[in-house]
Amino acid sequence: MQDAIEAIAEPRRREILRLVRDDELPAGAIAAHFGDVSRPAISQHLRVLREAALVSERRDGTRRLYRARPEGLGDLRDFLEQFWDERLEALQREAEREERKRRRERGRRN
Amino acid sequence: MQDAIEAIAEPRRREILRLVRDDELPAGAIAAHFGDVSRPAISQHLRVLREAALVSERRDGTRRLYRARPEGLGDLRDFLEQFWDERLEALQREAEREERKRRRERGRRN
DNA sequence: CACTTACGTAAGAAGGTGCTTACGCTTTGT
DNA sequence: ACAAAGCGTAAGCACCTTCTTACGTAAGTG
Repeated sequence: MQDAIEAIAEPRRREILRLVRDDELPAGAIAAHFGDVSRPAISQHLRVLREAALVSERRDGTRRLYRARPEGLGDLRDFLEQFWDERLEALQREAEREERKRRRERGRRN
Repeated sequence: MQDAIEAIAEPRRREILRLVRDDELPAGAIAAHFGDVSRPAISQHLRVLREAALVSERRDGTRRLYRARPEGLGDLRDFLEQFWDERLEALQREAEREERKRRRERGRRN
């Protein structure tokens, strides 16, 4: 999971993921979408994404076709889901504790 | 969202988030959980988490109490959710295209 | 008012990241 | 066989992170 998080922490890599989410694209086409950065730079980003298992690579002649592999984000997604849910449950338990406390105090007054 | 991703990209900060997910803890208690790192280092991590709105800070005398704020992860969670879902839909559309293609070819043979 | 507690902040060192330019490799046309 | 297309890789540079040590600060304590 560490690799996946570090991979998507970089904005350009998230943008690449969006590009190859619905379409399989060759490295050159991906690089062409970034006007402010060189092709080798994109090549390096693609390597990071590939090593994090966030994209698949397929060779077709001299070209290399990339495509998003969302399963690679599964662990991170689960981590967030769990964190989110369990924290809300904790808030819920707290609210109930508070509620009982209020009831007790009211009872003492009566 | 960028701040949130960068914040949780660091393993120690994810660990801190787990520590203060269910309990409100003072900075010192958090630092004490990390035997291999100094207290100021944890203080710096707490600042990153606070600026990313992933923890809340409350002062109590000389102490500062921290607690996870899961709402700060909402955008990232949504991003992953959307990415995941739309990619699966794309796979679904592709499978259907393939299915129609197979049907056409079978029809031509008959 | 000193002293202690519980912190944050500053400065600097060490290592990592992302970029560019230059080069190498593999496949495909001629 | 030779050239071109389409990439990845290497080296070096600028910048950013994370850590440590040293110091500063606000709130309780005698």
